[in-house]
Amino acid sequence: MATRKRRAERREEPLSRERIVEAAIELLDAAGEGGLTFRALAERLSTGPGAIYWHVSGKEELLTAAADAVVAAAVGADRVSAPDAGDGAAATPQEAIRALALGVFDAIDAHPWIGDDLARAPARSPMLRVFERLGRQVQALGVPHAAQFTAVSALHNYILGTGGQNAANARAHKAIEPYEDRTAFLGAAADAWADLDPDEYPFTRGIADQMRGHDDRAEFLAGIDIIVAGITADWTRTAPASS
Amino acid sequence: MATRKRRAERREEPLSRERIVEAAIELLDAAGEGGLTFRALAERLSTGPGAIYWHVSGKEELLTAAADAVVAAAVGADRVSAPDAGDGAAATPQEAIRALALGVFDAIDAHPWIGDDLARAPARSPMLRVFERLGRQVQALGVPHAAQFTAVSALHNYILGTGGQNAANARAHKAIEPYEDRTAFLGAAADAWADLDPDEYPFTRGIADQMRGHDDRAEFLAGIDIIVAGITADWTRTAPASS
DNA sequence: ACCTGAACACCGTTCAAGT
DNA sequence: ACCTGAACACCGTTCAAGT
Repeated sequence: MATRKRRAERREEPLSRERIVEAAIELLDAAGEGGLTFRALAERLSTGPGAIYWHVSGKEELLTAAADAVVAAAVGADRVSAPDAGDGAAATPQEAIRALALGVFDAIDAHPWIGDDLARAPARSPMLRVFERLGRQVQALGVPHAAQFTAVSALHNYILGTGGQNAANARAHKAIEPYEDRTAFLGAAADAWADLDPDEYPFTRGIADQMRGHDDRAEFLAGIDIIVAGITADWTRTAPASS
Repeated sequence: MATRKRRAERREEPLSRERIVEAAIELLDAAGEGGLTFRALAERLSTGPGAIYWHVSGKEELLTAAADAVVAAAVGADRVSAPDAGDGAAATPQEAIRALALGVFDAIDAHPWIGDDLARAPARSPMLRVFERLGRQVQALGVPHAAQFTAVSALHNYILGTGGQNAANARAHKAIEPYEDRTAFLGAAADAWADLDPDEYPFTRGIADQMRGHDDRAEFLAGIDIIVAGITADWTRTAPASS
């Protein structure tokens, strides 16, 4: 009874993988990548660091599980029976691809720490569900089977690359000035570009002003549109030369 | 004299930022990201860990400098006076873009640890030189000024995303079986995909066999071609909606 | 079966002290 | 000006011991 009571004072539910991942996400959101510590996690769960290892193999698995949970929530269930994401049926594959890409973009915006984590081995990555859903839409686009892998990979890698870049921006943003807003940050980056050596960076200097006012969400979508246009432009060319 | 001699026995040249970065690259190449340690670096340079801080502000700067050196060597000088990379003048902007992208791809292949590092703040990233050179070729392609930033960003982010993915693959590859070759690794990944739940991952399962035999270099280039095709397909659409 | 928390083997970084 | 290396404040992970 005494032990039961002491335990009840310290934590209502028993430890579980789910509760650990949930707490990890909270820590990550609050303090960034450096904030996830087995000691901090143990304290938040009112236990010792060793207890966590009973439910999770180590830090890497924990990070993957956390990223997976966030991506799954952002992108929706993977069941074939629900072909489109929850928010309104997308009329065309193009629109579905845009909605999907935007889901990942916004998830990274809300949880910048996923950005770096997403670049993991694709075979068991949290991004596998995104890959799958992109694939279905590329199929719906009418891309022949032989060109599907290339097409989906192009979209997938572009989304991953932009995500990593945005995560890096968010990190730099917070490090420099926490209360600055996004456009101000982009303005500062544009200033840095405008100051580059004209001999070495003429192009980058020249488009510095163009970056200044841009909405990076719209920019990201424009990139998606470019790739979709490239995919639909010519089926035969999209197959790699080796086949 | 005695101290001079002792020093000469231990190290020929004095410490310098250059020598430190060089040693860091060796460490990174030999043992991966975990291999770069201030203690290991100090031992290799026959000094104490504190000495390194006189030339370099910390680990992050060291990693960026190392990545920058490798990318610079892979992509060549940035001078406008040498518009194309060293290896034979590229006839068309398309070919120049392919050569540039392949340079980054091969650099990551040779030094997988750059892959993760490349996803840093773009403003002072090692990838800025790649961005610049892509920009010049996009200009040469005849893309109107308003659409250039979007076009270059699409290429840049795709290259970054694929690079991160390849770095993750290389890491997993080495972790599982060091002497396996690349196609065998892809085969194992394909097997894993083929075993996925058909209800949740019908598309990914279906193209598992297609991934099996593919050359990832050719696949990467095919993705570049898709994006270039999308860029040249229609100038007006590639500008983001906000402008 | 599950939890505890001290202990181990590391890290990056700092800093008084040397030359 | 530049180097040294002990010391500080952490890490992730393990493991005997508890319940």
